[in-house]
Amino acid sequence: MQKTGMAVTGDEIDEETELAPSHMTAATGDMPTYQIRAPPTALPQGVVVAASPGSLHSPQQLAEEATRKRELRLMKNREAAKECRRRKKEYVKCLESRVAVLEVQNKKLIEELETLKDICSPKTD
DNA sequence: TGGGGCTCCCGTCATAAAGG
DNA sequence: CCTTTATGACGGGAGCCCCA
Repeated sequence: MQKTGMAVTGDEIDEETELAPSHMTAATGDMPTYQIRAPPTALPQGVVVAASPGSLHSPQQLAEEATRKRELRLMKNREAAKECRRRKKEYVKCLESRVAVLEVQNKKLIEELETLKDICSPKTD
């Protein structure tokens, strides 16, 4: 298992392409969401689709069906959690690089301001 | 070198929100 | 109203680093 420190890259960011958690509602203003409704996906490998519930009778069969449903739900949620974390990581990375870009931009503006101040300030002699 | 702290990743549960 | 999906919260395992 690899562990790498978060490196802020100087990658360029597409303005307004960031995604924000849909949970964080209006408070964040125009932050777009990073939640993307997944299209109906095919069942991951290993999932056995049982016969229709209509054909079940005995308590044992019902219990098996319940167990199967639970396992299916857990598996789907497991995948959903992975995907969710992946998106969130990407989102955070995106924010971090944006911060880096804005910091550089800010520094440049401050320098420019200082230059202009120098130029415009009345000569005190 | 053993142990504690830190960080990362994972699985599960609870729940809000969306959709039918 | 019920089901499904996304996500926050929580707890646990594992790797890495540092220190006594």
